[in-house]
Amino acid sequence: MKILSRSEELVLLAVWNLQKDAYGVSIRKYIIEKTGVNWSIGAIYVPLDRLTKWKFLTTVTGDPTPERGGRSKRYYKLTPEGLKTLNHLRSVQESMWSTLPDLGWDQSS
Amino acid sequence: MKILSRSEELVLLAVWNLQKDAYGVSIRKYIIEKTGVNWSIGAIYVPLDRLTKWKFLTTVTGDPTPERGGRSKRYYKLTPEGLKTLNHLRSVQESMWSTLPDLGWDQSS
DNA sequence: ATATATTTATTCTATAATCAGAATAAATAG
DNA sequence: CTATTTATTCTGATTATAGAATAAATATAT
Repeated sequence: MKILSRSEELVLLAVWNLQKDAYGVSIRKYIIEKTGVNWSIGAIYVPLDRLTKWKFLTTVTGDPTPERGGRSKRYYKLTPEGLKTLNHLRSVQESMWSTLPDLGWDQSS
Repeated sequence: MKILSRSEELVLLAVWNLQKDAYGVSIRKYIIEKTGVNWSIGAIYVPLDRLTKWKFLTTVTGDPTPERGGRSKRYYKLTPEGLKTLNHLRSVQESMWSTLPDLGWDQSS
């Protein structure tokens, strides 16, 4: 079974967590906030396309909204396959991470 | 702070878990076993070099061993920086994974 | 003994995949 | 009708991957 790349993992988790509001811009914003790292536009849309091609995501085009710049958005939703693949990744990660000593706090600077 | 790529994450975790026996071939074997996926030689050695360049790993060359093909190996060890970066990744992952429903078992086929 | 084969290990390189950000599109506001 | 805002698509440059080539050791055959 496929081991997701980092960007694929982050995109699927963002789609899951954003629920009904998951589209390109909101997904990117969510990932930047959660990771504290700037991800380029391409780093989000390219994996979105790939995950859709693989049937880990489905997509529907929303209606335009009556606000400045409110062009229609492409919304994404996880498929059962996508959820299954995420859970598989989790089980692999858990088996590899279990022996790492927890430093107890995040020492990022 | 850097978010590790998948191959970088797997390599660092393998080095941690293999302890004194962490060198190219054993690292690759460990990752293939744990993930159930074939990783090419390049997919291991390239991130090893990069992680060493970034000072997340240190390396020493061992002595040849008296067995067929027993040429000397390059052993790797995690630095405090490497461990810190791994723990940072863990904290980011935990905050994103916490809301995912656990399917309860790994359904990989 | 020494040349050839075999095994383990790493380095190298062409191809494939990913990323960064410019370009384009589609909406409303002025 | 021009400017501004939000959103997505596109493309050159960078990075990562697959696996061939090379290196360094011991084993084996003549």
